[in-house]
Amino acid sequence: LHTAERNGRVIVAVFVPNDAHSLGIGGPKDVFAEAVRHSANTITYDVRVVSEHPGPVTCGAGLRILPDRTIHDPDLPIDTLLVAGPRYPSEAPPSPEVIGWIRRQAASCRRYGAICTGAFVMGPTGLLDGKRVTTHWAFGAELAKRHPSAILEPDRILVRDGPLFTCGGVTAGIDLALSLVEEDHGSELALAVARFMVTFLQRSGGQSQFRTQIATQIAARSLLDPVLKWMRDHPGEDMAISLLAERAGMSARNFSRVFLRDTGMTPGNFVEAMRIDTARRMLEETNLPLKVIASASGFAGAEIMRRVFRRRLGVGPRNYRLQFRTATPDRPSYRSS
DNA sequence: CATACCTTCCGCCACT
DNA sequence: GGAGTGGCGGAAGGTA
Repeated sequence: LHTAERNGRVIVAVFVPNDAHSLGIGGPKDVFAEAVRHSANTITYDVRVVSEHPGPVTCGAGLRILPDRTIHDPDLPIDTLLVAGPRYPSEAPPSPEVIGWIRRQAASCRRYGAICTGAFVMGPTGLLDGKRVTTHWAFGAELAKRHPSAILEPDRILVRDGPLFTCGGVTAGIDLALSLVEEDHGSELALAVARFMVTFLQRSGGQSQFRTQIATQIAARSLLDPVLKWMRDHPGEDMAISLLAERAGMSARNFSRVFLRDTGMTPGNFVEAMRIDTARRMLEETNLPLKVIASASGFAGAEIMRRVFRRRLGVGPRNYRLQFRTATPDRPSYRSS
């Protein structure tokens, strides 16, 4: 019976905690719906929204959602389980019923994932232990503290480890859903959906872009302000700690310490994030060759840039450009595979 | 691909 | 004694 049902449709269950980010629910649901539409209904995704208690769930921003079912209804043959994120990770763990339900579904479904702060709902189930994970940048430290055995990869937009998906940022739920579509039906369909969603949502980039901006604002009244300004204006320059420290009139040791205190990021981390932001913008907005972009962004070469991109964003510069470019390509057609 | 650097991060301690 | 600063060295991770 279950296999028949499984063959007929692919069931995606989205668990919604209280105070959820509505975009973390609506985003993925839209992606699956668009995927079905773009395939001219040759594929199926049956998305069910599941909550703990019957009745509407009020999201963090006040939007109310009426779930399709609760965890107390008879189990469905779930193919993919997603756990949406609360606006802020709550102090209290989810109820034993929720933990048990997630564990049971994860044991029998093909793959499962947490959207953004959904990692905090999934954490107490033990499903993150020993796995590579990511979450919203502001809560990475908290997640690491609560679940020390999970291997946190901050700054990544999307991390997959076996059947487990996690992502950082609320809109990253869209990236997560796109990657699931890609896995099931290929990159062509996923790209078609992405292009449609991107233009519609005006989405741009991932986490680190916001991190350097926020870090810079936090540090606005710091001794470092002139140095940060100089760094912003000279992305291609050498930014060794010794040179930056000299520019700030401090010793290297003290510079590193003050930098971490005032921006919340280590100098190396900040420089790398800033270089990625610079390169990313150029990839989106220009058709310059990768070598030129790497040099203008401060990378030692195109190969170094590629490695950093893969490590921090999970995708190389070339593919990043294909997916997010806003500039018109030089040639009217390029290889689509 | 393995090896020998080099840089960064950070705890520790001394100095003002 | 507390706060800020600077030097040292080891561990980790990246580069040539």
